[in-house]
Amino acid sequence: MPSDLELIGTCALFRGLPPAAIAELGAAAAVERFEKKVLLFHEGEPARALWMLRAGRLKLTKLGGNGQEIVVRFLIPGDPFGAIAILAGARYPVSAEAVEACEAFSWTPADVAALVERYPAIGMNSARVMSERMQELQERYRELATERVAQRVARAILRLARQTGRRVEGGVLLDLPLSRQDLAELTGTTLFTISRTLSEWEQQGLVELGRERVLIKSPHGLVTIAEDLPS
Amino acid sequence: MPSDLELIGTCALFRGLPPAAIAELGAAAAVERFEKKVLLFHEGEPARALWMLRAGRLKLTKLGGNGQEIVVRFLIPGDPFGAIAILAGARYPVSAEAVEACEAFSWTPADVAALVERYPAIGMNSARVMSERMQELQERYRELATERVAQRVARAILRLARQTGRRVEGGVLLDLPLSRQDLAELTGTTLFTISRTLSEWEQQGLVELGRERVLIKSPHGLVTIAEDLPS
DNA sequence: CGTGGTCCTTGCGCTGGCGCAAAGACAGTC
DNA sequence: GACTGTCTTTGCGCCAGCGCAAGGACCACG
Repeated sequence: MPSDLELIGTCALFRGLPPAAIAELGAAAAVERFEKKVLLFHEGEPARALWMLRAGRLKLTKLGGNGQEIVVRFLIPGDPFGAIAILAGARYPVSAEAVEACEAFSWTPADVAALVERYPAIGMNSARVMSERMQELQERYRELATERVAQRVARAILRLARQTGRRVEGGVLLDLPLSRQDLAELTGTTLFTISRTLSEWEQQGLVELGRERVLIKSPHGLVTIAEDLPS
Repeated sequence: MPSDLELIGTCALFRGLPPAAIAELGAAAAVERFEKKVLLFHEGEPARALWMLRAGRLKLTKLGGNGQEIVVRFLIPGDPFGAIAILAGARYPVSAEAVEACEAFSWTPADVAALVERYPAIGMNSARVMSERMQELQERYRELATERVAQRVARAILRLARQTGRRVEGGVLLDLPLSRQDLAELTGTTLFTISRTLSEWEQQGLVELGRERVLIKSPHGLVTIAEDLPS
């Protein structure tokens, strides 16, 4: 369990800053706790803060006109969020919802502005973090446009494994409460199709399923599907 | 026709920098010319340069395993490109192709590093540009995941109108050579479906079509489709 | 002004995956 | 330990949009 200053000093957004900056960031940060299913903020709301996840898991979601929701991504401790609103718009372009009990740091826009002024390396760090997320989203956009559902689902699960996977006996467990609905909203399909796809994979011994739970028994098998290789 | 320094000094990436910085950027920039259909660089290639479009139109594309291509976005003069490769990876995540004769500035990674060092505001500008593009891509991702083809195509055309639209008698012309195939790759559908959809809209008098040419006669009609409103 | 290349249209058949309905499996609570 | 709400599974019917084939239109170039 890293200390708060350690987490702040090593996360992608604030890495490489002088100790004085880290200390200032720690001093300016507010810490809040959120229970499962609570919305930290929602899409369209004016940006109150720049956030960083301290503990737990949350998801960023986006709403469509018809009421359909999509999951933009899941976050793990150390991930910044709400940054786009602070940088580019005055409003959050996504909602943030705790998928389990969470704790998050927050900084007011004024504090952020002052810190960026004093430590301009934060600007470059932000650009780098954005670039990485952009690269991932471009890739997912391509997948959504050109690949079949099974392929996209396999990729999504492998990506989650890289992000939150935990080795346990029998395989790699996705270490977050992940409903079929969530997975559908992450991959641009429906609850039903996800259920059918996963059930089939369970038959074949690739995964083991539970309520809001996926354990990967054969990462290699999923790669085969993700890359559309002959089995 | 703005001068080179004017274009560099007012583009989103370098806006607000001191005149000395603009002058340095101008001095360090190489200018190259590319004919229609020429690739400036392609996906996966190590990043040779940070680019900015000086004149013409180009598109950023991404290739799928099966050979299918998608269009990430079209660029107009003043738009930076290749930035993600410089910031986050060593390689370009997309290809850049001239859709008509183009001219582009380029800066070597070493020059970019030196300039960022000297003028740290560039870092924040990059972050802001990234944020804006990220916001757009998140929105398009949601559309692709939740909306029907016609709706997405209408949105894409309206977005292009905002970006490159030129008032002419009879409506707003999309001022770039835009094939049905391009539009398909931009919206995640096929050439055929695009052709059918546009033909129908032409029947209804919403647009006027030509070879690689779309003229919007009724923006309002397209909005109705994009937002799925009752007509 | 004819020829070849590229881009566009339209008809037809097919299917992946959606949508709904109904029922089953858990987990937490009192 | 029964109850209640949430999450998941599975069967069935259907259709938006894909894939292909064939033909037409337009442009550039010799």
